Amino acid sequence: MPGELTPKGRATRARIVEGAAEVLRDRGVALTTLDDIRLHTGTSKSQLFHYFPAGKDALLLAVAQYEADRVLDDQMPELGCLDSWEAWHRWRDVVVERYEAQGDHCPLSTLFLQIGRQEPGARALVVELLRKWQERLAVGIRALQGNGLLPTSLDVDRAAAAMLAAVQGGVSIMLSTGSSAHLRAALDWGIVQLRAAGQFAA
Amino acid sequence: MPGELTPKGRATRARIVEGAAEVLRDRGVALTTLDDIRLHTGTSKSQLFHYFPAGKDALLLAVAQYEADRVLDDQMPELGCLDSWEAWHRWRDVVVERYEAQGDHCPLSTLFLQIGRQEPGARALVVELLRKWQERLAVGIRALQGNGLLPTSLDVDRAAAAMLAAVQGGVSIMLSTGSSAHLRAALDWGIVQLRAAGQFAA
DNA sequence: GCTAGATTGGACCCGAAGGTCCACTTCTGT
DNA sequence: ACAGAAGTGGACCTTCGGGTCCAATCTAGC
Repeated sequence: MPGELTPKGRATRARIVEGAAEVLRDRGVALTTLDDIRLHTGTSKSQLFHYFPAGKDALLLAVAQYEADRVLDDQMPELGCLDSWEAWHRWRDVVVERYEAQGDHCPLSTLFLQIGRQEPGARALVVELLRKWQERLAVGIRALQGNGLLPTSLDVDRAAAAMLAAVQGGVSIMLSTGSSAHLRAALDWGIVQLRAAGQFAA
Repeated sequence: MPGELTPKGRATRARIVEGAAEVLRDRGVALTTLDDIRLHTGTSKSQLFHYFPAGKDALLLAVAQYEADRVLDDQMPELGCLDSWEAWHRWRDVVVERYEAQGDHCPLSTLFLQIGRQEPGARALVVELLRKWQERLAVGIRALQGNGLLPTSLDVDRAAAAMLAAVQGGVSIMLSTGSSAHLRAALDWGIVQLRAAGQFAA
């Protein structure tokens, strides 16, 4: 239960979430049972329900939160300072690398399609993640404007939204086809076009 | 069984696939059982297995094929003739409208995340759909080039890939958040940038 | 060390859902 | 008309997996 956790309890709970995340990553939500998680985390059924009395969906939601937190962290040094074209290209490389390493398993997309509709918190979680992500991109674009690399007339939020959609689309296609070509193309195109917009208007 | 179907048998099979598609669209893959499909199509268990001896996954795959065929058909008059900027904007409107009407249920994405990994044919199916889609976009871009609206120096395949990723990303975000804002932004941005590229190079 | 509460182990329950079977009906060809 | 195959209905089986329960053990404060 929440609030009354001893250090030991907290450690066990964390072990469950992290272990469950691992299992879910390589087996997929649809094929993962509580027994798999139990085995992989070295716990028992009662512990799973002790820490997640609401059941499996609540556990999946906790894992989703855990994974969502990692998404931005994984891009973090680069995503945090997009104030030059070189920085944008570095960021692109990090994103491509991260998703290529992850292969065709996006823990979040599968998690959400499983619990998204039922658990009310799930949608809020992903909305928040996307909002933060887009905000970071917008900050980066404004930084470019500040450095005189882009005209101030540019619609920043629209551009950031488009860039976010490009990333998501690239990832989505990668999950379906196994190839990162579209992710690369979308990011390159997005950045190149942003640059062109700068040169065109300047 | 394949090959030896009477007209009646073919009709029943079609009824099953179409009915199953309807159920899957509004209930989601995860929550749809064979019994739901049986009820909604007015059939019996034995018929389901008579026409899909391999079981549920095979049926889902058939539904996926059925849905995949509809995706391009639904955009069809517009997607087929993208030879002017007006045509591109009309196409954008159709895409946005189609997905807004569909709401937050993408039959394909859920289907693939369910059966994608197990059924070998599923991935090939979506790859083929994406390939056709991108090819249509490339044809449209080449038509613009042919009409002198875009420079021939433009990398058509890359641009088409980026545009496809934009659509997919917009749809993907729409499924997660329920808002079509990103889909609109991504499409508008893509087209506007394409136009700008034309003006810039011209 | 003793008691209360947190933690853990694992046996058990039960409903749901995919899949099987067989009897019955309807169609097709000769 | 009749034989055989295609098509249909629905009862039944089996497995699997989420969830429950209770007894045993550990930890912390007094």
